[in-house]
Amino acid sequence: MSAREYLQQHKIQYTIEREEVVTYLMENLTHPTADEVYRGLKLMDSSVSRATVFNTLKTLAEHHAVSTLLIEEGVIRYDISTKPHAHFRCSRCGRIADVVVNSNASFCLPEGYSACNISYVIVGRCPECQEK
Amino acid sequence: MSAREYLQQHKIQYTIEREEVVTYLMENLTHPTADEVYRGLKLMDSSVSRATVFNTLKTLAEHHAVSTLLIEEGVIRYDISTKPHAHFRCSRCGRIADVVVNSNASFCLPEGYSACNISYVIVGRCPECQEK
DNA sequence: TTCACTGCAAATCATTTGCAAGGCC
DNA sequence: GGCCTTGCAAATGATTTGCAGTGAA
Repeated sequence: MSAREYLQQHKIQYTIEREEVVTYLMENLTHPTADEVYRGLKLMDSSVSRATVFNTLKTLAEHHAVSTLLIEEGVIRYDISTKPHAHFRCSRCGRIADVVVNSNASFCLPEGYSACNISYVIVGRCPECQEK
Repeated sequence: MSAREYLQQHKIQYTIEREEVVTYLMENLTHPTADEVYRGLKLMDSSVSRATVFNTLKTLAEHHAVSTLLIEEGVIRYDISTKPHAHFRCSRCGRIADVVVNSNASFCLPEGYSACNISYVIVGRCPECQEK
């Protein structure tokens, strides 16, 4: 699906900047921060401003067109992947990887609560950072 | 266990300020932010400074005496509870509740990865915020 | 044309840090 | 006494916002 169609599908008004941001996310499934998206676009000769990237990502998140990952202190990472999956963060190098969830854990939600989203964050060591 | 013993057990040097912070966390299992801890202590006539509360919580986390919850954008919440449990956040009022995990989900960790911590965050609606 | 969106710079907010003074071992 | 911790205030870094100009419908 094109970025343009993606915006349409999520009922978000089209602008060149939004298309650029969505395209970047689609081509870089690396859970980037807003600043990483900004710097990535700059390298590709985009003229978007940093504020617009931040605002655009916030808009996309509000429309559930991207999900926000709270996986690292101090920054918000964004993910345009639609399939539910868990995230792995290496405690040494900070690398973030996708992880397939085999089965859902069952939770004892107290009476009256309802869930709409469950996220899993696994912290550990990636292959390069294993203790010898 | 007293706050003093708790510090000792985690090999953290004792100071009055650290004792106050730990005591606060033990008596307020509400996943407070650093600022909430600071304001709570102020109400109890403590003389700790804001920076010390931030630094103390960071120290406690580094010694694994408290866990940091990345459950809300922009702030770090702290939890002194030792039992593994999931966290629920109401998407409307922001309330955070503990949730019992019945069974662990199984994950397909790619070859070579190792996990040391898994956290679950459930976002949804609490009883007071259910749609009618 | 109209109204939402962008760009810039300034503002904000949580958190961290430098440094001098104080307290624990 | 030596060293670690505190307190204050200033610094930092991510994110947001005000406002005027621009572009999409």
